[in-house]
Amino acid sequence: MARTREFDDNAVLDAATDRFWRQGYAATSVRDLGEAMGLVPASLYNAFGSKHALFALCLDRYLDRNMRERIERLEAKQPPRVAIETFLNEIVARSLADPRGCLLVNSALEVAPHDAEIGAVIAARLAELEAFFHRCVIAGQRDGSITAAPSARDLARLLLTTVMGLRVLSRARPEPALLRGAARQALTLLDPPACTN
Amino acid sequence: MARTREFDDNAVLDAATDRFWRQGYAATSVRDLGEAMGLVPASLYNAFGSKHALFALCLDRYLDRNMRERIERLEAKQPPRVAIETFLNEIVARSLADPRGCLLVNSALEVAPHDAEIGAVIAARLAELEAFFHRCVIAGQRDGSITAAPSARDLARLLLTTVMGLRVLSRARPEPALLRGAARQALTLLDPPACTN
DNA sequence: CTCATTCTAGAGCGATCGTTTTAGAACATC
DNA sequence: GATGTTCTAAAACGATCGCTCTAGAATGAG
Repeated sequence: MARTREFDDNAVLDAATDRFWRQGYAATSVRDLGEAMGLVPASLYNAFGSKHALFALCLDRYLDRNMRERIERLEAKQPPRVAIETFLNEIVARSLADPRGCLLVNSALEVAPHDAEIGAVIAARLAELEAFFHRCVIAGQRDGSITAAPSARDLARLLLTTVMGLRVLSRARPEPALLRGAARQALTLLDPPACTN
Repeated sequence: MARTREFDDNAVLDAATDRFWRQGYAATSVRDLGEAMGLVPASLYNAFGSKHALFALCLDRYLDRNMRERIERLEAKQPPRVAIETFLNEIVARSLADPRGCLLVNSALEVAPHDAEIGAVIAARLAELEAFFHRCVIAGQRDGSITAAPSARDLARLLLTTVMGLRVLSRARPEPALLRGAARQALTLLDPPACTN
């Protein structure tokens, strides 16, 4: 019926995501995106509608491939306490290795407060992450690997907070001792009480 | 020797800080700043040199009047454990009441990664906050109000991380139960062990 | 092949960016 | 009160912003 598209959607969306990730939403221009994607602005608009729509698409793809993938992988194959430990350790390792930080956290501060649509997506994904921690804590309390004393809800809330905090700290102070120390201390929260006195 | 300035430095810097705080560095234009400050762009440049220099000035002022003031006030008049509790509770209350969030955290993600000069300022201030927590933990361990079991360094690192995390979460999910729950759980970290079994 | 449709390329839209220039008003010094 | 410096006001600098338009090339359906 017409001419076929010359580019691969997956490849160009990866390129666009990298730009938003690296530079933020506002600081990434359409020409910048087009150059990285190998597209002229007109093709970009023809294919994705607007800069805003393209960003929403990139953010969704990013979250599916990073956060959601990690949750499903860990929850399927690890006991609950280990799943939490591995999650935090992976966040620390990622934060130290990748100077772009986390697109979700970056966007929570830059975009969410001024964009209700993106803000709702981000809030929902953060709630998903909190729910993952909550399920792990409940299961860990049941199998005895996690202390039963504190509220599972609050424990999950603090774990979520810790992940956010690690992501922020790593942008200004990407120091292994700092991030690893904080994560280590967060994990001791989970320890069942051992009567030492 | 010459004509005297018509505006009050404190007032215009307050206005500029509010704009940067509310909208971020990149999203705040010089015309925007000038309008808020009651200055024409030429006066702004004459007085402060550049948008970047103005931002650096605003950030410094902000940190002195918020973070540093809070640390000094709490450390002078509160026992160490109470100082930490009050600090976290004030952060939660502020986060819930002020939709602008924290200029330090906002800038740590938006500006620090792409601006070595501002990045160094932010890293130094975060280290100051960590040091405050560390001093409180040491003193609290000495007076018995804080558990002696974990490393004081790691405890301080996690408290710093928690503050950062609360500030991020509040921008996308300004829910009292979420922030208060996370802060409450962070504070239980400090409890000396009570043998319950 | 013809034709309608959708693609790409690149110039160009008005608006706004950070910054500077130009012109003139206000003040401290001599 | 003249002088010289520093202020304010407003226009304007080139560059870039998100986005669209105009051409023309490429394709599938009939």
